Amino acid sequence: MPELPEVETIAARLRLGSGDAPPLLGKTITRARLLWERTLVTPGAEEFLARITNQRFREVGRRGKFLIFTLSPDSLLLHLRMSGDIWLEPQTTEVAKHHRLLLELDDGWRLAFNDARKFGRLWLVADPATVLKDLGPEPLDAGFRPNEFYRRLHASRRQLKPLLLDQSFLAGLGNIYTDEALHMAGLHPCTLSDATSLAQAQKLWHSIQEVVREGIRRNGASIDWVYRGGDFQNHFRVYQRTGQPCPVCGTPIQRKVVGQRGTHICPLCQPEPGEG
DNA sequence: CACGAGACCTGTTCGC
DNA sequence: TGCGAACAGGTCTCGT
Repeated sequence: MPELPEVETIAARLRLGSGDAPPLLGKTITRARLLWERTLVTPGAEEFLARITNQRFREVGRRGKFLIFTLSPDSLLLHLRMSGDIWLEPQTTEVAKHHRLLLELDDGWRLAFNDARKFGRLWLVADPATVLKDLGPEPLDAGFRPNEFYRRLHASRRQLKPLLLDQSFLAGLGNIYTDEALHMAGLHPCTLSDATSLAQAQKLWHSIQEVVREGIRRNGASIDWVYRGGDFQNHFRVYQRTGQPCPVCGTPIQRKVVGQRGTHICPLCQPEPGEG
């Protein structure tokens, strides 16, 4: 489920509260329950449970696809991977099948991490930078500029799609937003990064900005049974639209595999590189 | 350095 | 209806 816009939406809802749930900020953890140990990267389970108890939520943030809970004095980092989600629920709620971590709070609510596929990962650390140090720039950061993007595209020779998915190149894009951005830019996912012109790189930069902003504005995308609350899935241009018409030219969207990921393109708007 | 295969997991959907 | 294959918003490690 979660790429940058989904994680941003989750962070905002936890921070501010949503529906019946109150804001998370200011609550203190009275008890932690780890239901699937492998979710935890560091420290060990015993130390984790002891150390997180009595810490207070001071901020909820995001970096790339990581959720960052600033506690006192530690930080809890969470990566939702493929099927993770996290929300507040009353402590009286029955523990759902795929809950992996419960953080009981001092006001009767609990923070519940739910993750069917068990790919999600947790870190409790003194310094978030130890986990986040290899991440590339934030797409919406004011310091992320088109010319620098062009320079870095040309610093390696890789297919655009796998490069955009590489979190050390750019933080936050996943399969949906990469396919959407490449389509908007009119670039084939197999185009070699150092073969892009300055104009193409600038167009791709703008497309990334636009797609990510639209995703956030629509509270992310809700697909399948995993994530609910977003609307962006109703506005996909190519993602999971195999056989349906391209919104630009009407040509049926094709699905292929690029870098071992399902990839959706318009064969007319995104011509194969090389022959052109 | 760049790429592909396999691993980690469970659930849903599709084809026969 | 049943059953296996394919597929899923991600990332890591290993071999070439």
